[in-house]
Amino acid sequence: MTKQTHSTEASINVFKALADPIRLAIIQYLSQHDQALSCGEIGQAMQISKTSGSYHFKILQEAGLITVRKVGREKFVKLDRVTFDHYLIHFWQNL
Amino acid sequence: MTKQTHSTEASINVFKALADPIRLAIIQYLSQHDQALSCGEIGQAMQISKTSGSYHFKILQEAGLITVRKVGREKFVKLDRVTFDHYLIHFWQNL
DNA sequence: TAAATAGTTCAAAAATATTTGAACTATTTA
DNA sequence: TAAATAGTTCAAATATTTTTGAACTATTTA
Repeated sequence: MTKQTHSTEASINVFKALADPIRLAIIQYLSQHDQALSCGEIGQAMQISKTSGSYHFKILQEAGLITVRKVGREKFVKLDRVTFDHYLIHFWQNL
Repeated sequence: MTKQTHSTEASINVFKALADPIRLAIIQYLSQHDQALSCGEIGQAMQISKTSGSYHFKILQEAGLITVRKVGREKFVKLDRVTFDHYLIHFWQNL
């Protein structure tokens, strides 16, 4: 396409991250539990393989929708509602 | 994935529709002009083929992001901000 | 009625995204 | 130290999305 502003590109990453049933279910799960959960626990709840989980968490993180903290050998992820709000609630202002 | 509610499925269609640079540019263009514009005019502005335009307008329409009115041989499209707001601004409430 | 215009449909090609399994790193536990 | 656990990486396979061009429908204009 024609050239995009930085924020348009970032918006697309956010929308792409949200445009998948597994990732939306992960977000839903995180929203309902409202605390940092391990990738393993979430992956089990979603019934996906570790590899697939790793792939999806990376996309969510790169979009800025989750934050990640490593504790020992586990990775805990948490919803980043600030990014969510910035790109979704105030989307019109970026147009 | 596990089963999705109706509204989750609709959300995914909205996010998928937004997860593409051409469609985001169309939305941007419509937002800036704030009136119904013909598919042809928009397609020219985006520098895409008629076929590609037809494909993208269909996805936007099926997601409910635009409304379409046929006048003679032309199709005029307009942003549907109600859908947009419903799925994006109130997204959290559907989680 | 013939030609032009706006848009659609179809199937094939190309591009992207997702899944899979095996091998890997890092950390913890026995 | 060995075994187990949590997660990553890679390349190949699969699935999905997007583009392309040709043929099509519907409508308008000459």
